[in-house]
Amino acid sequence: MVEASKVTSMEVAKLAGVSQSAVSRVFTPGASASKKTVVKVRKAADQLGYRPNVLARAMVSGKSGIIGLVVAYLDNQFYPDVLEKLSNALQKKGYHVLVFMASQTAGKIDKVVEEILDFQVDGIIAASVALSSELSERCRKAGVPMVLFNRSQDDPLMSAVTSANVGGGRKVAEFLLEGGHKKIGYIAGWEGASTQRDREAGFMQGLRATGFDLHAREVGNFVLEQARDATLRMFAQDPPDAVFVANDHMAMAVMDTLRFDLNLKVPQDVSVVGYDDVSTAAWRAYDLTTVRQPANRMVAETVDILLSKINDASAAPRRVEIDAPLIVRGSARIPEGWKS
Amino acid sequence: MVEASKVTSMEVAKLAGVSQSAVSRVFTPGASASKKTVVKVRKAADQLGYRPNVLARAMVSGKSGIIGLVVAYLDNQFYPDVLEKLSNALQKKGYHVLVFMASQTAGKIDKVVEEILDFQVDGIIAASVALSSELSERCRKAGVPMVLFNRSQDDPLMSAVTSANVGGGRKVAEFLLEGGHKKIGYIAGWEGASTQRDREAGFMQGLRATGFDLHAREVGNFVLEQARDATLRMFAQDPPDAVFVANDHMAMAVMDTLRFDLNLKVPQDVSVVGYDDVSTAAWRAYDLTTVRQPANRMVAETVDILLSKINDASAAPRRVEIDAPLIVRGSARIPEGWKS
DNA sequence: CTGAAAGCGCTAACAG
DNA sequence: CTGTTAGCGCTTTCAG
Repeated sequence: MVEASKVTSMEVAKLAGVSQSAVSRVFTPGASASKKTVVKVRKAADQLGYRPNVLARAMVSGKSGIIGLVVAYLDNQFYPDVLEKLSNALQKKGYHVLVFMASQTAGKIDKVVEEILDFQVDGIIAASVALSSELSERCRKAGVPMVLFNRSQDDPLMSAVTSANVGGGRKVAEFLLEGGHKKIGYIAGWEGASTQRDREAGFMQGLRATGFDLHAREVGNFVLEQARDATLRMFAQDPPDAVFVANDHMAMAVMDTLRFDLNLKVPQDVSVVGYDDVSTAAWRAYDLTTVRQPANRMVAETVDILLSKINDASAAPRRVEIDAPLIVRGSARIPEGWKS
Repeated sequence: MVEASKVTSMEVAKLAGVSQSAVSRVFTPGASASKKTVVKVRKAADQLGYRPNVLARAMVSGKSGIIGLVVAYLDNQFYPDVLEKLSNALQKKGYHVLVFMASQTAGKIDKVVEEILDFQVDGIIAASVALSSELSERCRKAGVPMVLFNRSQDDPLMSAVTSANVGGGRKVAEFLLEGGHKKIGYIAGWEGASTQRDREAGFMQGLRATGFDLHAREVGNFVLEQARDATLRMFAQDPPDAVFVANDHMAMAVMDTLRFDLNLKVPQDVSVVGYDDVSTAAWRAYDLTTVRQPANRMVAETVDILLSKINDASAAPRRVEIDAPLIVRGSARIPEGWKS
């Protein structure tokens, strides 16, 4: 195999004694070429180490095979996990992921999406970020489908995949109430996030359905240090006997604070419940009771929606909610006779 | 602003009453255009919502602005952290990261790199994977610079950035010996990884320098479950009084196993030391003594090497080792009068 | 400084 | 089935 830097289809054509378009056909999935040509071309291509230039193909075909992924932070284990699964699923379908880190700042995100569009991506996945309506309008105009991951927006034209956050929140309330807890606290995530709002809404519904109300509430913004401060504030006086934390990432910081700053035992003194079921939640140092966001199914749905929209621009937007089961572990008192 | 799907420079040119090349010049960094044209073009472009097509630019200029990143797994927190930092640093320089997940399987990685090359990337960063020498040769021929991240190879032509793994391993040995430990075990990572080999080599050097030898050795392959099994095997009889684990990811599983399966106290019964200093290592449930791989500096070096090679193909390959400090926390007995 | 013209490497009609 | 012919949208000589 004699390699050369950047071999073109033209060179392969010459060596194979065929036209350049014949070479193209051999390398284009749905094209027709006689067995003879295929053999000749393949041989010449191997000899020269030829591989089609994806960018050139993208120019003319209008399909780049690139999916833009906007993601805000990777410190919450849920996201790397999702990124890995997304990338694998997309790779399997012949797509690749171009990553764009975006700070939560609204303006920045719009800039980032513009940049993504510059790459003629075939689609966009926005994980854990919200977009301005002009922006989504712009994508629609540009003919680039987009789906929101783990975030939903009012815009009915925008596809979105989430877990059933409201239902999940409600389950936590029921579980805690059933466990006989009387003073229940909530540590909120960033209030701009739909996940935060929905989880809290469901939780409150569940509480109130039984005539209860929140004993205490603090905001942790999905940030570790802030979760710690929130916990300290919440337990400064009249401490709750249970805390629901808006996500696992914070919940683990809350547990550390409870145990090491406040010398409290979990779950004997306080029950703690999180949300996400990230891999670390199952680690025995935490053994966190939580609501599982089924990352596999969420990813599968996301990819499915995106690809159908790519393959058929007229496909209707879909908003999918994946059922989110409560995973009972040891960080919260388990109600007697709790249904498995 | 009247938007249309995919506005071309030609359309902007018409609206502005200039030639298409004039438009191109206005949007090309190092090009010359009179103030007048710039104003006219900018106005027309804004009006139409025009943005240059990065792919078309890439075709003719040969620079895609894309950096291919190969990464094997994202469950070890070290990598998401690095990915985020890399992406941010590169974004700041006008580049974007195209992610390729690769299984550790050697053959697969070669395939993946071929795919990357298809995108005419400006450079490749291979994190935590090893490449065949033909492959690196191929990249060189293709004129695509590559740098290895957190992995080194014998090939002197290959740039690589690592932490000082040998030195780090030695520090751990000295620390443990100084702490009076007599039976010291080692839980190895995947033996194909240079990090694993170097850390162990340094560790053994340190041990032997004081006339000691390993009390026990098991392999965890950087995998959680295997680390647990390794621990169980190691402690089945004649348990060590200290264990050095090849990375934090496994070390935390080891701690869980020690505490919850074997009912051992850390550090009273066993000292545990890890490597990486991932963010979770500082969580108080683990409070893991470890060797820090300074991700920031490693990323900065990686970007620096890659960009200089992109901007000057004749730049010599560089192999950088970042000093790796021991971070003393509570998971291992601290020697009396330990410096700092 | 500016427009015209020539491609970058490839796919997609179009005749044959 | 095959070669020829147009471009995809842009940058870059090259005259002027």
